[in-house]
Amino acid sequence: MPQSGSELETPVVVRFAPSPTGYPHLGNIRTALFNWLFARRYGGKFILRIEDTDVARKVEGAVEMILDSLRWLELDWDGSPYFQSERLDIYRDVANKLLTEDHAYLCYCSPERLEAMRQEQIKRKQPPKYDGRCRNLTQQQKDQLKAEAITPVVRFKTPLDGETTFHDLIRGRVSFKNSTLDDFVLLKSDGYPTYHLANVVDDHLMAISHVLRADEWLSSTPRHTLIYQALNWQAPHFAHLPMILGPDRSKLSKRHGASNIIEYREQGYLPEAMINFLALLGWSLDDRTELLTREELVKNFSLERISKTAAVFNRDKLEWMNGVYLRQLSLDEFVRQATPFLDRDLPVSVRRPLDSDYTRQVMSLIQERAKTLAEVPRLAGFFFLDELQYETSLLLSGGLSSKAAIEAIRTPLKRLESAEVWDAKSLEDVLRALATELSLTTGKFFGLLRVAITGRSAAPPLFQTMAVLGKGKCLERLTTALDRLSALAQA
RNA sequence: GCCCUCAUCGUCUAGUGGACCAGUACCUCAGCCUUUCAAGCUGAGGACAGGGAUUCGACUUCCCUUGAGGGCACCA
Repeated sequence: MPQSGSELETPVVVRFAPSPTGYPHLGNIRTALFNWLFARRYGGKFILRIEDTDVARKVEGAVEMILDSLRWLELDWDGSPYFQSERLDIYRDVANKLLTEDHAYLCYCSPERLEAMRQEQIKRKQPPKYDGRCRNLTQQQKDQLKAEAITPVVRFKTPLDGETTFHDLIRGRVSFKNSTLDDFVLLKSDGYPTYHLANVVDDHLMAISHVLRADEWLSSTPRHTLIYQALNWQAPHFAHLPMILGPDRSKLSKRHGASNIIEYREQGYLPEAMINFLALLGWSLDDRTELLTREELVKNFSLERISKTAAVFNRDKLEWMNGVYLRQLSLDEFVRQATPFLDRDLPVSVRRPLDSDYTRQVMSLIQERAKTLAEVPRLAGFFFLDELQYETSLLLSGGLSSKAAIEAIRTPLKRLESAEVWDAKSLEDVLRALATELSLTTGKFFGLLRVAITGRSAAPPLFQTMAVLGKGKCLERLTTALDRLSALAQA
């Protein structure tokens, strides 16, 4: 079996085949990514195919959501997307061919009967499968049912015995006893094909060379293999990717917080970080490389290094990685990326548009401290607000008495009022000297000033912060702090 | 219930019979740096699910048990 690139005997053609039921989740996208990487690695094609054969579950706008997600991550597809709903005739023809060649039959069983049968089987602790009632109908019975005008479905005539074996590029040889399979539906009564039929037909017609899909499809692969065999078609190579599990080790779903990929964009994750992180869920380059660019990924991706074990999604690591990518950005790029988040999340009282020069200075202090873009407004808020919200007691958290604290603010306030230069260096000179003068440790003194200036005890470096904030605002905030302390002392 | 798959630190993983008393990253903790935070640096903690078999030698091969995940629709 060809597993590695250069000596592949057929051109690589892979596809991402989502069904339009909403935004793709992390697992879908990981599948898309691996397909994309594989195609790009071997100079093949990456086809996008929308599997919209379930009319009932179809979600309005979902196709656009899928395209939106792929575009965000720059997983570009080749050609225009296919829509299975536009190819109904093709599937019908194939179903008819199978019917004619006795690989399939018409089934008139009602959904109610099937459901009742299933319940009964489950109750009797038997595996639920179609009992094959319509498989051996006499011509007379067929005619009669036909006369009743019931629209039948087309079922595949699964061999009663023997086994179906296929080779999986990741798992190796996988085998199923045919007796554990049932006569599954190929064509539904609404004329739409089921996944099994449409998938096989399209993979064949589109000359898909490798099917890279999630592990949850492994058990439907024997059905697909059987269809290929019945049609006398060469099946593509299969590679079933390990699942991505939620922290509770179950299949990823809405329950696990953000599952829609686009929510990650809204939470301020960078596409390159997502790509890097997702690539490492089930694949690795070696025993130590964590950070890889898209290009490095393309250059090194291979099926051999895909693991067999399901991976638990680890948000902490994603955050860490996003922080790394955020810090790698040039300041201008960081500002460009962060601005929409500031616009979105800064309090409405903050005047828009933001001053770009000021924002840039602020961002230079924030960039290193943000793990996601969405937390930038929270980290930088005090730079933009007119009035700080904080508990006055926070000023005393360093252990100073209110009297001492008042003194420790009044003195620098006076000293700073006459300051002519207002940059980090001069501020540091002045304030350090003052700490000595007041015989306060720098920790206590600067800590107090930090709260007065920023309203919080953890913030970017004090002098730089003050320099960016500007003299007017700093003096104003020191004055406010003084007032608060005085009020507290009197109370 | 039946079928399939998987099984290394809490998590992502490296490891394809000896170079592994098991390496990396996230996480946690400690220290350094330091005006706080962050970043950075140093260090620590922490795993081969269990039992058989094969072998001079098993994380690595085979079997069983256990555990986990997935599937068993006129959904994909």
